Amino acid sequence: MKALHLVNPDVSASPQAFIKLQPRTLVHQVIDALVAGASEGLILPGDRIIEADLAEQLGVSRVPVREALRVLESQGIVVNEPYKGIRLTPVTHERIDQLIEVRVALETTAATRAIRLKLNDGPHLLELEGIVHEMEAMAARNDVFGFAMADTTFHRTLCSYAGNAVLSDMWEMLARQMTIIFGLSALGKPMPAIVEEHWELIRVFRSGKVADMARAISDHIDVEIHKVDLEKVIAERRAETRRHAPTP
Amino acid sequence: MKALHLVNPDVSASPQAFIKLQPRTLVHQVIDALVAGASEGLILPGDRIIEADLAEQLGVSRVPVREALRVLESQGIVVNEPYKGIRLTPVTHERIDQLIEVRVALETTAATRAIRLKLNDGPHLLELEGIVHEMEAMAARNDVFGFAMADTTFHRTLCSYAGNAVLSDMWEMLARQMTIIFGLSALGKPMPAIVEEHWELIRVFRSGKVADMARAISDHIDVEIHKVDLEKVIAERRAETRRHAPTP
DNA sequence: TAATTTATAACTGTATACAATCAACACATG
DNA sequence: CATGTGTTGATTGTATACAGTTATAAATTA
Repeated sequence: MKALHLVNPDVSASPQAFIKLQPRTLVHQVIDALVAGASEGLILPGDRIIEADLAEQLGVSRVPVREALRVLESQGIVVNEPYKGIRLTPVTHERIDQLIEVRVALETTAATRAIRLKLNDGPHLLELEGIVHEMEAMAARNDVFGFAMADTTFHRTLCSYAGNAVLSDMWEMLARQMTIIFGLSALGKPMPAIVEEHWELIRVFRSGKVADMARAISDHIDVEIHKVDLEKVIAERRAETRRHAPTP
Repeated sequence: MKALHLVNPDVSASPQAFIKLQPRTLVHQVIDALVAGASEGLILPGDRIIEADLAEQLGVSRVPVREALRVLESQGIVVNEPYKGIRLTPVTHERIDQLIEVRVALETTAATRAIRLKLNDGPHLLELEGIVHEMEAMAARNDVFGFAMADTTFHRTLCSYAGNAVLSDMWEMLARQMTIIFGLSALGKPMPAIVEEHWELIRVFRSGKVADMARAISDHIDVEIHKVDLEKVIAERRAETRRHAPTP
């Protein structure tokens, strides 16, 4: 059975690693481990997270764990009641709607900015198309995990064209939360349809019509996620990995 | 000379305080103290923040200080290089532009949602008008601090009408950063002009024309802040309170 | 049995102590 | 004089220990 674990960046992998990968502290590793674990369904929304247990599982002391949890709290990934405990933020339809609304706003802003910067040109379109091809490949081999990853990459890439670090950071926050909620697999739509929507996004992006772009993004994200039955998804994922105490 | 300090909520103030104000942990108090200190110019962008010193100033141990700094780091308020130190995020014109772009996007989204929810009606307009009257009162007595506070309240209130907690949280993050950058005083425009722009915002909001709203907000925030000379502002504020070591 | 009290365990919040890393300076060396 | 090198001090990262709070459950009483 898989379990939470740290992932130290394997420096030896690149023998001449002059790339100065910033020394990641334990805190960041804990954050990644938690997000990864949540994405895999090892922890589910509403589940309690106990500092000491987590620290032991990861083989670190409570201090970096606490700091990681504080960061995640400030990002809305976990909720904390003093002296009562920390748990993965419970999911409601209301919250999902809110996440989507903000995410659409950010992506629309990013795309609009990119168009204004004339970045809807050859190289960038090529990059986006490459990602969609990746999605198609994943769909062909029925790799839902890889498919979801590529999907996320597409939107992240589009956002990056705005060249706005603040926007990208916030987008990451939202994307993480949605990843945790839906895992990296369960989407409410067949993969071919999602692929087609991305081709449509690229077409609109190339056309440079800002208004159309706004609507296309909104439709896409809404449709992609909106019709999922929350309780069912979570129940299923809990069934898959019944290892954590249910919410009281 | 003023200095950083914690602000324990004065419970005795309301004799029958049944309002169960959540027990704020030291971490949150430290966060508030830091943001407040930065707003007052006690700490300026680029200044180094030393955990131990801060802990001593506030009379707490390093642990809550560290957790507070981690949270602020994840929000972009401070930057951290492992083993090298933490400093208040240095300000660049680029970053300010980015903050503004996202803030405009969020406020526009909020206003649009509010209009869709038919919340541009009597009671809400009255509330907004009340805030602008507050701004006028502050302008009359030349209270720049109070004026800036009321200004912030206006925009926060407008955002709250969307009923989107995710959006509001993110807006707070941005607002805090801008507050820290500009302090609670220095704006690049005379107060009467700012007041007038808010009346205009209310008029457009009442009209319910979404497209106009987007442009009005964009113009307003841009104009309000864009023409400030950054280096000058910071230099002035540093001169006022020359107590912290300059950036190396 | 139901309700209430009390004790106990589990967990979080905070403080202190130690280890790891970096920056700056003195000093030697060519 | 410039440059490299060890040494020291300061500061951050991590671990351990203790204090405070809450919840669970046993025990007592009606």
